[in-house]
Amino acid sequence: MIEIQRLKENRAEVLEGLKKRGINSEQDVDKILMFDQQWREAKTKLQETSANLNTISKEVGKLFSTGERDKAEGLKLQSIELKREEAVQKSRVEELQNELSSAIMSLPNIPRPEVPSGKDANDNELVFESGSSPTSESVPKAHWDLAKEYQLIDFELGVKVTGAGFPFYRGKGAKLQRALISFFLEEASQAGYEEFSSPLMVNEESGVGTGQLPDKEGMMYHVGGDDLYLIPTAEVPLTNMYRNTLLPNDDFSIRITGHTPCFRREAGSYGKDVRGLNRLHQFEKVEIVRIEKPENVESALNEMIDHVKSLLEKLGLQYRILKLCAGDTGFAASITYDFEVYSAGQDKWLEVSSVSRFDTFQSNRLKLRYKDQNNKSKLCHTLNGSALALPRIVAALLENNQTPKGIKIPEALVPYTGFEMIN
RNA sequence: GGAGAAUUGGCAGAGUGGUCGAUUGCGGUAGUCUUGAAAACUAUUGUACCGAGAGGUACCGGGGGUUCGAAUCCCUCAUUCUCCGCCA
Repeated sequence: MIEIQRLKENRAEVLEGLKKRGINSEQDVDKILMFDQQWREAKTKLQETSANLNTISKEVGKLFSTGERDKAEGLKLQSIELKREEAVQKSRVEELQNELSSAIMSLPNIPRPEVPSGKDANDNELVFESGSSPTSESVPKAHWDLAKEYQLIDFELGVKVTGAGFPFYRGKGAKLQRALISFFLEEASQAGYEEFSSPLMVNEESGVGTGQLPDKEGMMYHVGGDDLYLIPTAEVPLTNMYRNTLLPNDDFSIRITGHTPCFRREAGSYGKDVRGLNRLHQFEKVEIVRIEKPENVESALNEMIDHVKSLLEKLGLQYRILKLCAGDTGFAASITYDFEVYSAGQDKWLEVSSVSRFDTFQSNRLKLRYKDQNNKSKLCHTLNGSALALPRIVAALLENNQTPKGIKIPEALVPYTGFEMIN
């Protein structure tokens, strides 16, 4: 949620920023400013009425205790009238408040100045590339064929038991999953992130806090009977631990990590994008989250990017980093870097991580603040990134490391798998 | 799942219809004393919002209600504890 103060003071800059996303919000912004103005006026008026009412009520109490019943009864009538007035004003204030907050909630975050403008994935900017594609005499196979050949993943079984996008991993496939999770968590711990194991369902407030709700495109699974949501990413529980929190000083740098399954409805996906492991309804991911004061955000973001880089390098994967253009940047983010690995069997780049900063967009919704040097409360900044999401890493490992003798496990992973080859 | 009890400021814990945003203790902060520290003493110490300011409004687990007036009465939901039942 954009800070209202920012809208008021820098209307032009905000509009300019949102324009980069390809949306013209002039009318929305002006509506918000108008609602805000009206809300303030209504609120001030209401408070005056309440103050009057409080004064009279106290007076009535005093009169009763001194036995002046007649006077008290008179005042009582007066206050009944005022109370009616107060009720009207109160509902007006609430109405305006709702209008205001739903209008402001519907605005996405403002892209940072360094974010390129553009509409979709075609306008993303390549900022880094590393490694080279594996050379092989034969045509590399796609991971869904390899998974079948080595009995690592059973997609049909998943369809039978649950539905498309819910595969079973078996044997060395399952062990590889477990190894990757341990490897990623261990690396995150080494980098100073505290490990958490979190709930996999969250309540509505948490969904709103990190920006998944009000629901955009049916991203989350909703458990109707208990009104809970299955998490689409560990970002939601990990960040919401700090909802409604006031950190006592400005001496903090909060780093947390956690592994969770992630559940995504992925409504509207189709075709070759969803083949094999490319897009699943349930997948495993290790997430890193940081909560920082504004001065430290820049360096925190760089550290996170370096962390993800090091993971990919240790796994020996060819990868590239894209700075997303404004139009392709998520609703809540102010800048996002996507990491993609090259997958030889499909001759395709697969997104395996997104590292984003949110500035105060999430913390404003979360009411996550800290006390600065002058003892003033200020909004924290939040960041998060995948480190990493498993399925496409598995896809790339299978496709890139295939040999006539089997699939070679990267050296860094062997201590976690306990085997060097899948064959 | 059933029965009972509870939920008050950073913590402990008073307060059962009016002057209570809330007694008190601990803790925190500042000061006095001290070479310094401790102790003692004194003062101060919640959050958010509206207002140019003076000041005001809201908040005693959440929501709703009764009343001129609610921490206090009623309804409802949540959570915690105790007992019973069931169970990985």
